[in-house]
Formats: sequence, C-alpha cells, structure tokens
Amino acid sequence: MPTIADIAKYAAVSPAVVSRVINRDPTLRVSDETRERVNRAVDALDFTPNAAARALRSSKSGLIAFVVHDVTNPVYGEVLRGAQMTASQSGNALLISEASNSGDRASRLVELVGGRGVDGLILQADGGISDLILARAARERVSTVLLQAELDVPAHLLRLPDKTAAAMATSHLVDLGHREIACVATEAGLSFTERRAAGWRAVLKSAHMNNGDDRIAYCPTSIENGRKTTVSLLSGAPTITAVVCFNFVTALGAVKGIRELGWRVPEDISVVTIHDLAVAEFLETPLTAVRMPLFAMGTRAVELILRRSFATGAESVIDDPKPQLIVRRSSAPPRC
Amino acid sequence: MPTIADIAKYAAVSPAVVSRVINRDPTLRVSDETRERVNRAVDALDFTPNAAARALRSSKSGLIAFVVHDVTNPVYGEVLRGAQMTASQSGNALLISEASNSGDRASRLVELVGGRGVDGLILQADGGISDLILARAARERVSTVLLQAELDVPAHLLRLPDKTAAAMATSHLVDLGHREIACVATEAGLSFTERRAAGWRAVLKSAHMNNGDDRIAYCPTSIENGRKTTVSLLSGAPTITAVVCFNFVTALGAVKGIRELGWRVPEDISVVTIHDLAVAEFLETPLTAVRMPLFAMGTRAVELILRRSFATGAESVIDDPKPQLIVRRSSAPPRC
DNA sequence: TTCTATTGGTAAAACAATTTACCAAAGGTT
DNA sequence: AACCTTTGGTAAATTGTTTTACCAATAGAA
Repeated sequence: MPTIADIAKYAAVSPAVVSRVINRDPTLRVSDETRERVNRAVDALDFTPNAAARALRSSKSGLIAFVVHDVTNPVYGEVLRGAQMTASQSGNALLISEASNSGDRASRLVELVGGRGVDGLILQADGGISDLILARAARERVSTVLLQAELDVPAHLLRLPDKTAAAMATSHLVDLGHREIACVATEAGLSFTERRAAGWRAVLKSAHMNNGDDRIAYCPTSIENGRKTTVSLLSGAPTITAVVCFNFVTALGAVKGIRELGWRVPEDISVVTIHDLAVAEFLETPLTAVRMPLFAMGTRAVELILRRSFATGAESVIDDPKPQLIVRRSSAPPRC
Repeated sequence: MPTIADIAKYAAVSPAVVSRVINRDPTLRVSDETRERVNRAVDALDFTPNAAARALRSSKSGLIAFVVHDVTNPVYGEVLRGAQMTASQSGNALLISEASNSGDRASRLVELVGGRGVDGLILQADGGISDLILARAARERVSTVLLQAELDVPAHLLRLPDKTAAAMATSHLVDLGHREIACVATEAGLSFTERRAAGWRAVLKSAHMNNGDDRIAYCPTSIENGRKTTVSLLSGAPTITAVVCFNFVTALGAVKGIRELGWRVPEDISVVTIHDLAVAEFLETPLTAVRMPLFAMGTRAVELILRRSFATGAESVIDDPKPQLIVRRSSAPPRC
C-alpha cells in the first residue's frame, strides 16, 4: 500500500509532481526527465492512487449508480450493458441498485447520493423513483438521468420512441387485416405506458376501429400478470383477433393465457410485443416484436452524466437506431 | 452539504460525539440527552456523512465488485440478485463490471482493487480472472470470492454441485431408456465444465454405456456455438438419442441445431439442460432442466466478504437448496 | 476527607490524495 | 547590467470523517 509520498521519495520529487504526472495534467509543466523518473517509481512500487483520498479531495467518486426495479428483468440487460461499456471506457464504474422494495435500500441510496458517494444517478421509470432521492441529488448537484419517466424535476429525461413503436406494432396487425386489436399495457400511470397507449389508439382511430377502454388493460410487468390480464381481456370481448403487448415479459404471459383459453397463436389470436430479446425466436411461437434502442439508451445516459450537465427537464428521445419491427410467427392474418 | 462539524456546532458538542452517535458505537458512551440533541441536528440539517472521507479514514468503502463476463447472460441474473440483496441489507452496494475484453477495463478494475476502492471482489469463473487482479487483491487484503473456479489462490472458492447436477440430468435420460447420450459441454478447461463432465461420465459408466470423446464437445456459451456443436456431434454419431447441455443458452442452440437436421425434440432427440430459467416453459419445446442454487450462491458470496475472512483455498459447495430436476417436454423415451 | 473508578466529553492526529500559492533558476530583452 | 518572463518544482493547506489519547466532573469506597 504505497502512497503518493512513497513514490515522491523514490523518485526524489515532491508529492505534487507525482500527482501531476499520474493525472496527466496538460496545463502544468513537468520535464520529460522527471516524468520518466516518476513513472518508473510508480511501476517499481506498483502504485495505485487511493480511491477514497482522491474522491475526498476532488469530490468525484468515478461511480455512477444505476437503479432498476428488478435486476433479473432481461429487458434492462441491454441498457445496462450500454451504460457499463460507456462508463468503463471513461474510467468510471457502475453501481447497481435494486430499488424494488424495502426502505433499507432506499435509505442506502440516499446515503450514496447524499454523501456524494456517486457522481451520477440513472433511474429507471419503474424503479420506484423517490422524491427524497431526486431532491437530494439536485441539492448535491449529482447529475441525474431519468429513463422513461416524465417528471418535472431538475434531471435529464431520456426516453424511447414509445408511441412510434406501439404504432408500428399496431399498424402491422392492421395491415394483416385485423379489425379488433386489444392491448395488454404496462402499469397505468407510467408515462411510457401512456405514450405507447397513444400510439395504439392513434392507429386504431385512423383505421376507424374500436379503441375503447374495454380493449386495453394495464398491469405491472410479470408473466403471471400478463396471463391474467389477457385472459380477462379476451373473455370479455370474444371478437378480438389480435393483442399488442407493451412488454416482452407480459407477452409470454399473454401467449400462455391465450392457450389456456383453447386458442392458438397466431391462427386464432395474433400477438405482437414491444422489446425484442434473443430468446424470442426460440419460443413455442417465435414472437413478432419491435426492437428498441436499449443499448443506445444506456450509453446516452452515461454520456450525459459524464458531461456533468444539469439540464432541467430537457427531454430527449433515443431514436438511433430507430425502432424496428421483427416479424416472426406470432402474427398472421385473422381467421375467416 | 453540511459536514460533521456543522452538526457538532448546531448540537453544541464536538465532532467526535457526532461521529459516535451516527455510527451507533455501543462501546462508547454518550448520554441519552446528548444523543437526542445530535439526532435532532442531523435531521434539521439533513446530514449524510461524506462517503469518501469515511472510506479514507476507515479504509472501508462499503462497495463490493461483481465481475461477470456478460451482463446480459440471464444465468447470472439470479446470482446477481442474491448478491445485491445481501449487500444492500448490510448497507453495502454492488458494483458491476464486465471483464469480457479490453485492457482498459481490466486496468480500471485494478485501480478499484488496488486503490482500495472496493472492500470485496466476486469473480465469475468465465469472467476472465486475471492473475494481476488476484495478486493485487491478496496484497491489499481485499477479500475475494471466486465463483465456479478452482485455482490455488488466497480466496474463497464457491461452487455449485456440478457433478450432481450433470448426473441428475444424465440419469433422467438413462431412466427414460436412452443408451446413447451425447454432451454439449461448456468451455473446456473450466473446472465446472470438468465436474459436470465427470457427472455425465460417471452415470454412463455405471450404466455400461459409451462415454467416449466422440460423445462430448466443448464450446463457449452462446446460442450459435450450441447450435454448431450439436450439429457436428449428431452428424458424427447418428445413433445418439439424447443430449445433455451444460448451459441453458447452449441448450437453445442445441434445439435449433436438432431441428435444422430435420429431427424433432423430444420424439427423435431428447434434450436436458443445466440451469433453469423462467422462460424455459415458454419455449417451443419447454426444456427439462436442473435448477441450480444460483441465488444462494450470490448471497453466500457476499456473506463471506462481509465476514472479511481470507480463507486460502477453502472450497465450499452451495447445496441448499439442492439441485432439482424440472421435467418438461424436451425429454421423452427414445424412439423404438 | 482522600483516593480511586466511572461517565461523558474534547482536542488533535491520522487517512492520502489534489491544489493553491509561492519560489529559484534559467533565458531573453532593452 | 538590470529587468522581465518562463520553466520546473516545492511546501503547505484542504477535503470530512474516525479514532486515539486525554481530561474534568461526579460518584463510591476506604
């Protein structure tokens, strides 16, 4: 555990010079010969600067917290990977926190943010965004990025082209000839749910189709919720021939429910979902899905934080790459 | 950004007392009345101790690094969740690092470990365990847990009941009447691969069956590798009627490959895999799988680190809950 | 009354870096 | 020769907490 002072002694310079060399400060001058000596000392003693001391003095921890609802949800995987790559390329690290429940964790998060334990904060819309944390982050000037949320807070808002994606999914079904298209939405009240619902409604309206409230049902993301919701939706309106799901996981449940009711996919009911995952093509009925730029959302979120900008309420949409419809076997023309 | 000094002033005590109160040090004495005053001050000023200063003085960062090969691999999800829960329950946080490639990242990890940026290190066997990092961790007394590895290093070795699991999968096929059982293994050279292979071989041997090298093939985990490997395995030995896969992801590829060859699962070829994921039952052919105690491995890893123990080479097996065979539709008696 | 323990608290020294302010020497200008 | 500027470096302050060593006051015992 050599310190900067040991290096300084070994290289016969002062600690300040060592600091300049290892931080490659371009404005401050060190002769080539001295720099060389210091570098040799660093190698010889196998020196790594102490993270805590550095963070204390410079008030930069090099850490970014990523808060999700459920780490096992594969949809976050891609976002996480994008964030992770961008972060580590710039010498930062990513801290994962599951905010799903208990107050314990929320308070641990407050400590991290309040104590300047992290430089940035990335919050997923369904990760239980707490006002406490947002307020704290703003006060401490911890730059914050909200994913898929729509709040009036001093943070960057980053979102996906949800309306477009839902419209693409719905249009695909309309093009196939469906006239009764139901919708298994994500949790009500979340802004991305509303945007996707708007996309679904817009397409149905322009095709002069029934888009009443008896055609859409909202539920939190889980296989079981998807199943239950689909069953009650289809039981209530037997003329429905297609379903748009707002999440891959609920789509799995939807297919399960349709089969329980004695129908087949896609012969009796077509299913199209938002979010395309690798397993989609290995399912009993490979799912037609709209691929979203999740990876790009992850990279963009970290970029914003590294830029240390604090745009208040500036909302931007990730649309590169654009959402893309992947047609597989779960969608077909309606029967008869 | 109030400091401990501000609290001290507000509560009319010295900083040392504030420190004792917020750290709830039971051995050191503070009168109830003073404690109350300090707590009021903390609330009034909305104080959170500075993480960096605390880490610097106490040389504990409250951070544990979890290094995996690929964050999108769903098999890690469960391990991660177990680790995450245990960590946050004790006021620690988890840092995710993808060690898959580039030297950049490896060096960032060295900085974290070398600079005492983390208290503990959890390394997945296929996460590219670098000697550099292990040496550094040992020198800095960062307690380290190796998952599914078998190295002679000063770290805890935690592993799954791999031999048992592979034997369970293979026995299931033998019980169904299969006499020619191939094996799509994970990467050669990894210790868990060897253990699983041993389980497969043991069952075949006790059933007096062919367990030669032309029945087993090794490949890194990916859908495509699973597909290719299975195709070449089956093409070379047409009498094979069943396949044991060592990973869920390669199993997806295996099923794909079997279909490409014009065969059906399970009518022509049965497939059993190690690792059970939620999607298993939604696949075209729901996969028979051995469920492993992944969550428990995650919790155990963090517990070991929090205990700050440095057992050298002590290997322990996670066997609670025990591995469990989940029979689905991908396994059936052989044809004729 | 005097002598010890105990209680409740304080002052100041770490911890290991970054950064500001300053300084000596060398080189260039008039 | 006197003066200014640049170069390359140093000493010391700063960051916010924990912890050690110490001290005053009170209580209890002899």
